[in-house]
Amino acid sequence: MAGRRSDATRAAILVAARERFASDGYERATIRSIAADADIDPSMVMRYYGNKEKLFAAAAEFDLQLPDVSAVPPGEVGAALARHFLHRWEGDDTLTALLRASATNEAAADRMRDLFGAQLLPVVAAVCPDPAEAPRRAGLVASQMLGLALCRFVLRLPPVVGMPAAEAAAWVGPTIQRYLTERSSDT
Amino acid sequence: MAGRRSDATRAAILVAARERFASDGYERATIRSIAADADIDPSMVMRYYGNKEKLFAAAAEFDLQLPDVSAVPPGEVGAALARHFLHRWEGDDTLTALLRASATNEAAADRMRDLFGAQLLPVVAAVCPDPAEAPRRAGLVASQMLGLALCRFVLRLPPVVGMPAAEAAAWVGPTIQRYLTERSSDT
DNA sequence: AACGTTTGCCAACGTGTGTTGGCATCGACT
DNA sequence: AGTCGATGCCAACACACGTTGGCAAACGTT
Repeated sequence: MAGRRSDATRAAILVAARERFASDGYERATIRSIAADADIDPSMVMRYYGNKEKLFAAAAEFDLQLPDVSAVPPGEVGAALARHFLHRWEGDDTLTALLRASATNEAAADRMRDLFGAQLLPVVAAVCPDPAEAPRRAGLVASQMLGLALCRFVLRLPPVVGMPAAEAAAWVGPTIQRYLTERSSDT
Repeated sequence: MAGRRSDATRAAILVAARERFASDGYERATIRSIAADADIDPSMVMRYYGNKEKLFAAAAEFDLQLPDVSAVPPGEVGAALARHFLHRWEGDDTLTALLRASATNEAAADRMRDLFGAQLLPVVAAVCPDPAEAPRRAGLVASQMLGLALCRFVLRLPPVVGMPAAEAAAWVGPTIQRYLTERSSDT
C-alpha cells in the first residue's frame, strides 16, 4: 500500500496549501485557489482532506527540530538557538503559514501554543537555572523569535528583510541568552 | 458646525470597528457585526465611511506618542521605551487591531510599516551612534516590541499573558537598550 | 474481456459577504 | 404649517465561499 496513484495529488495539494496559507493567511487562502495552484478540482481537496480546517491542520504540521542543548556550552545556547530558528524558518513555508494564520484563526493559535509548550519549553527548562521560571523565560524567547519572524516574513519591514540571516542571529543571540540564563529581574 | 447629530453614531461605529478588528482580524470582522455592535444598520457604516477599507483606515489611525528621548538619560532610553510601548498598548484596541489585521491585510501591513518609519525610526536615529545603522536598529527594536505584543495580545501565550507589565518591561528594557546603543555586532 | 474501485471533473446548493437604492422619519429653519 | 436636508432602516443585488452529489474515465484484478 505504499505508492497509491493519488499520493502525488495529495502532496501537491499540501504544497499549494502551505504556500497559500503562508502568503494569504487562513481566510483569504481559499480552497479554490489552492486547488487551482495544484491544477486540480476543488472537490478533490475536500475528498482528500475532509474540510478546510483539517487541510490547514495537515499543512501546518511542524517540528521545530530543536537541537540537543546539552551538547553545546551553556554560554552559547542563545546563539545556537537563534541560528537554528532563523535557518529553520527560511525555505519552509510551514512556519510562516502557521504564524500568519494564528493571528486570525483560533485553531492556528492553539497549534502555535502547542508548539511553544511541547517543543520550546522543554529545551528552555533544561537550560535555565530555576525550573519554575522556565515558562516565563520561554515566553520571552518566543516573543523575540516570533517578533523577528513577524517583521521579516510577515510584515516585511525593509531593514529586517534586508538583514543577512547571520547578522540577525548575531544581534538576537545575546537576547535569547539573557532570557535563558541571566538572573531573574523581577521588579 | 461642531456637534452634528450623527457624530455619536460615527464614534460608536469607530469604537465597535476597533474592537472587532482587534479581536477578529480584518476579514472576519464583518460590516454587519460591527454595525450590530454599534446598534445600527450596516448601510450606515457605508454611508459614513465609504467602504470597509476606509473604515479600517479610520479605525487604525494611531499615534504612538513616543516620548522625547533627549529628556531621558542615554542609558535609560531602552527601559523608558519598553514601558511606554506596553502602557500604550494596554487599554487601547487600536494597536492590537492594526497588528492582527496586518498579518493578513496588505493595507494594514503598509500602515504598520508607515508607523515604523514615521514614528519609531526618528526616535531611534536620535539615540543610536551611527545614523546609517538607525534603520536596522529600529527594525530590531520593532521585532522585540511587536513580538511581545504578538505573544501577549494576539497569540495569548499563557506565561506572557500572566506576566505583569512591569516585569515584562524590566525584561525587555535591556534588550531594547542593547539594540539602540550597543556597538554594532555585524559578523 | 468484464468487473469493481479509484481518481477526477462538472454543476449546483446554501450561506454570508460588501455594497446599493429607495423610502420613511426626524430636526431645524422660515 | 411647510419645506428641505440629515439620519435611519429595509430589501435586495451580485459575488465568492465551503461543500456536496452524481457521472465519466482510468486503473488493477480476475
